[in-house]
Amino acid sequence: MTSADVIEQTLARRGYRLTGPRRALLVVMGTLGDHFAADDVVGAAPGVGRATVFRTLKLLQDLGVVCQVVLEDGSTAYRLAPDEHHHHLLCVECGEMRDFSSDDLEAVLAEVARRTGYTIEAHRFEVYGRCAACQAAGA
Amino acid sequence: MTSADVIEQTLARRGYRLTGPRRALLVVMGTLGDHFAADDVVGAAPGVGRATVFRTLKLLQDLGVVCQVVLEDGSTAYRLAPDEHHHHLLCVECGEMRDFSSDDLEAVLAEVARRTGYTIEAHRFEVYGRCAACQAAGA
DNA sequence: TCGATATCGAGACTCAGGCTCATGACCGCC
DNA sequence: GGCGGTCATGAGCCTGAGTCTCGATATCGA
Ligand SMILES: [Mn+2]
Ligand SMILES: [Mn+2]
Ligand SMILES: [Zn+2]
Ligand SMILES: [Zn+2]
Repeated sequence: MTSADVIEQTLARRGYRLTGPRRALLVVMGTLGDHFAADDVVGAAPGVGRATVFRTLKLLQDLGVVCQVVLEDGSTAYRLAPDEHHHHLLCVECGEMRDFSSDDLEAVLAEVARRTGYTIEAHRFEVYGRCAACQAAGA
Repeated sequence: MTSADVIEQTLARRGYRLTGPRRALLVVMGTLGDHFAADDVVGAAPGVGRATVFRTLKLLQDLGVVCQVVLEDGSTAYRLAPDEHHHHLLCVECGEMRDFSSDDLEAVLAEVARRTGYTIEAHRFEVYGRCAACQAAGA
């Protein structure tokens, strides 16, 4: 059972229909590299309407299949998500994006909650830098 | 010497002119609460052009006077910045925004760098939750 | 197979923000 | 205190991401 099959079962389980456009978009997103803009998907899926691309991206976010990343310049990218909670590390030079997780970060959140009395419901943590390969190339 | 005076000196020192619109916007931003949208500033500064508001917000960001915050829904807010490095904690119910800093968070960044070989140049960390007052009110 | 309804697509629309360029305001210099 | 070279301004136009509308179509349980 492929990853696409799992996703299709998730749709069905939640009462969503398994449509041609949705299948097509899942395939297309697999071909677009480690992250992509909404309009990259539009361009790579001729025959699927723009509105449907945006609707589907939002739906897949809710299902945890896709995640949204704010790039350094403030623009938005999308990315196929791993199952676990994670954050994003991006190379500002070559654009590579990778996921990471950190127990220490979750501890920071707990500490902020303790100090402020807030109940924490969500957070956003993106890290921008230069990957090892780009550092070597630029040296 | 007021905070506005300090800012005006910073402008001068960097070779920027001290213009009427810039003074007016600094005053206006002091009246807008703990964060505001660009168009809140536009609305509160009649006589100052829209383009000038956006230009000035960007300039003040570069000078470290104003910082930009991504809200939970993805929209952008601005806020007068304290001098030190900090992050943002927002109540999703009443909208309160406060700053915090965390040595542990900076340690997380160092650890990510060590693990991945990246040189880290910037990061974005926003925390969304419910403040103590809103929790009490909603209980 | 059939009907209820979820979904689609074309195209208009919104909203933040940037660009252009002619006009006006600063400010260092004399 | 004036001058002039720039820096800054603002009206209006433009862009690009994302949303909305609504008539047409596809999905899927009964
Ligand atoms: Mn992700
Ligand atoms: Mn801030
Ligand atoms: Zn790189
Ligand atoms: Zn609150």
